[in-house]
Amino acid sequence: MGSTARTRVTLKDIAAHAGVSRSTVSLVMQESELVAGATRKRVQEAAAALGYVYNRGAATLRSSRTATVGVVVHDIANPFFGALMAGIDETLQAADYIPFLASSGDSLDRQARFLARMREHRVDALLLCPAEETPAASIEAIADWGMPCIEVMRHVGKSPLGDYVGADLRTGVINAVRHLVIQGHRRITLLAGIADHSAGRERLAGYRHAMHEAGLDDLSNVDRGPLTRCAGRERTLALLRGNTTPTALICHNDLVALGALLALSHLGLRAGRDCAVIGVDDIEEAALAEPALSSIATHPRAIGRNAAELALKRIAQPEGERQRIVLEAPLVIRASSRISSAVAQELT
Amino acid sequence: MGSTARTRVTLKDIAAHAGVSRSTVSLVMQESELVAGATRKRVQEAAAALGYVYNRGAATLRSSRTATVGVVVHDIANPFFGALMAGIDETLQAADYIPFLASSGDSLDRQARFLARMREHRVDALLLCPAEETPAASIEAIADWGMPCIEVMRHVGKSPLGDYVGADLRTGVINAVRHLVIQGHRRITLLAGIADHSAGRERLAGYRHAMHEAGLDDLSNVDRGPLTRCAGRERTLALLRGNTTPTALICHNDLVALGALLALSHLGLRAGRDCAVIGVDDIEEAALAEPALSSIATHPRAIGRNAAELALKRIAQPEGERQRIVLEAPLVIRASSRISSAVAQELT
DNA sequence: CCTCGTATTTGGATCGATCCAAAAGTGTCG
DNA sequence: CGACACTTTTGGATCGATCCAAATACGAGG
Repeated sequence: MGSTARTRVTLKDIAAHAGVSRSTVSLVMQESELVAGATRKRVQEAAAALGYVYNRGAATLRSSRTATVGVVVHDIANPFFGALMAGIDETLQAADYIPFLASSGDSLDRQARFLARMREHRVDALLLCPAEETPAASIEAIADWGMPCIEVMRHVGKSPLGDYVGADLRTGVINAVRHLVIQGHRRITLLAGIADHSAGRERLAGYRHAMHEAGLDDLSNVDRGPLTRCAGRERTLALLRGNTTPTALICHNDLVALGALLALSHLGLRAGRDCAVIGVDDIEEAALAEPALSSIATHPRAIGRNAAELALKRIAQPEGERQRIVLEAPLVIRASSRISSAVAQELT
Repeated sequence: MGSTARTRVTLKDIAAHAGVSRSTVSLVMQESELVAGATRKRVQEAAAALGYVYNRGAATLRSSRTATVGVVVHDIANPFFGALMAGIDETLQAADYIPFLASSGDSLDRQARFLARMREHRVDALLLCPAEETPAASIEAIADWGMPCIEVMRHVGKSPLGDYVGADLRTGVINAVRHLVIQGHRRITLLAGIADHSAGRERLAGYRHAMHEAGLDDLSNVDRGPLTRCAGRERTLALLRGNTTPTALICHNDLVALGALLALSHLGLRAGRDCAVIGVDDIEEAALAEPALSSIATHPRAIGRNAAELALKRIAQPEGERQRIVLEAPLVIRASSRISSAVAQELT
C-alpha cells in the first residue's frame, strides 16, 4: 500500500484519467443525482485508482460548509461532560460531521478565545454550555455572526434566547422533595452551588416550590458552597454539627452527594436511615455507592444526542423555528433516601 | 455591537481602507516582521474597524497549515480519557491549536472512518489511542500520508513505531507486587482485560517479572475479563468463592478495583485487612473510596499535556528524531493495601 | 546628485474545490 | 426531419487567503 510521495491528486487529475471535466468529477464527489450512473462509476474508479483525498478546505472556501461543529464545555475531565460529549460525538459521526472541542474552565476569557477561533474556522454550528456570567450579548453576537448556537444544560438570561437543550431539573427537584416529604422529612436542606446560572436557579425554583407546597417555607434551608466531592463531605459535616440538623439533603450534583455519603459514614450514621441523601445526574457511580445513591437522572448522553441533532437540524434550516428541548429528569430512588430497603422504584 | 449582515470583509477591503495592498495586509495577519510598525498599526486598526474575521480555510488552501489536531480515544465518557483530553486541550489552547475529537469505541471501523475524515480536513497532526487490533500497517499508512501521528497510552506492535507517550505500567505493577510481597502476600492475582494490547502486555510483563523475582511463579494467577466496575465486582466474587482464594488483587484499572472493593464489602470483608486491592490510574474517586484505594497513578492529564506538546514539536520538525516518552507511574499506597492504617506514603 | 544596499511594499499567479449559465446529447412526437 | 423537452456535461469565474519575484522607498557614502 505504501505509495511514494508524489504530487497531490486533485479533481483535475481524476477528470483527465476518467475523460470527463472537473465539474463532472465535482458533482460525483457531492453525490449529485445529476450525473449518469456509468459516468459516476468511471469517476469513482479513477478516484480510487489515483488515491484521491477530498480536500474539504478547498470545498469550504467556495461553499462555506465545513462539516464541523464547535463544542464548549466547562470541564471535559468531569464525567458528566464526558458522557455528554459521547452523545454528541455519536450523533455527529453518523452525519459525517466532526466536533471541535474546548474546555472553558468556566472562564469567560477562554470561552471568548475559543469562540473567536471557531469563527475563524467557520464551524457550521456551535454547541455551548455557557460559562458562568456569560452575558446575553455574547449569545446574540454569535447569532449575529450567522452561526447557529445551541445552548446546552445552561442558558443565559431568564429563558433561552434561541435553541436550547437541557434537563427538567425543576420538576426533578420537586419530585425529590415530595418523595422526602411523603416519608416524613421536614428539615430538607438544598446543597447548592455558589454561582448564579440557569441550572442552579431551576433547582432552587423546584425546591422553593415544593417546600411551599408542603407548607414548609420556614424550614427551607439553602446551603451554598463549592461543588466537589470533598466540599460535599465538608459541607455535610458542618451542617450535621449545626444546631438545627437536616434530616434530608438534596445535592446540586452526585459528586456533592457522594461527599455527603462519606460524611455520614464518617460520623457512623447510615444514609437513608439517619439522613436521606439525593443527588443530581445519576452518574454511573451512584448506583454502586454504599448505600446506593438516589439521584435525579439527567441522562447526559441523551442530552448530547439531542443537542447534536438539533444542531444538524439548524444547519439544514437556519431560519426554522427555535426549539427548546427539555428532557425529563426522573428521580431514581435507591437506598440513600429510603427508610426501608424496599425494591427500587422510579418516579416520573 | 449588533452589525447588520453586510457582505463579508476580506483582506482586500482592509487593504482599501488602510491604503495598502492585499499582500501587506496578509503579512500583518501573519505577524510578519517585514512590515513597518506604522503600517502594521494602520492595518490592524482598519481590520478592527471593519470587523474583519480571519478566514483560516482560505489560508489553509494555500499554505496547507490548519492549526488543528485530531484526537482519537476509545471512549470519551471514561473519566480517564476525559482527564487525558483536558491535558491535551490545555496545551493546544495555549498554542492556538484546536482539537477535533472522536471516540472510536475501540472499533477499527469507526477509527478508520475518523482517520479518513481527518485526512480530508488535513489536520496538522494526530493523537491516537489505537483501537484494539489496529494493524501496524495503519500507523505506517498515516505516516505515509505525511501526517505526524503520536501514539498515546497504547502502541501497536512490540515497541512504538514512531512517537509515543505513555505511562510506565510495567514498573508500576512491579512496585505493586513488591509492596504486597513485603507485607507477606503470596497469592496475588492479576485482574486483567481480555484484549491483547500493549498496555495490557506491559502490566502482565511487570506482574510476571515481579512474581518470578519473589519466587512465586507457581502462584501466578491471571484472571481475564471485562473491565467495568460491575465486572470487577462479579469477577472478585467468583475468585473469592474459588478454592484457592487470593489474598491480594492487582486490577487492570481503578474501575475494576472499585468493583472489587464492593465485592469485599458485600461479603463482609475489609479490603486491606482481609484482602489487599490495588488499582491502576489513580482516578479522583480512588482516594475517596471506602477504604481508600491504593493505585498506580498514570496521571492522564500529564500524559495528555506531553502528547500534545510532542505533537506540536513534530509539526514544527516533521523529520526530527522520533520520541518515546514514558512517564513514571508511581504506586500510591492507601488503606486498601495496608494491614495497619499507617500514614499514607508514596513509593516511586 | 547619483549609486548601491537594505527595508518595505506590491501585483499577479496559485491553492483545489464549487457555482452557474450555457452547450451538448438523447429521445419523442407531429 | 425538425421542434421540443429533458438529461448530462462543461468551461470559466470565483471563494479569500499565501507565495514569490520584482518594484519601490529610503538612507548613507562618494
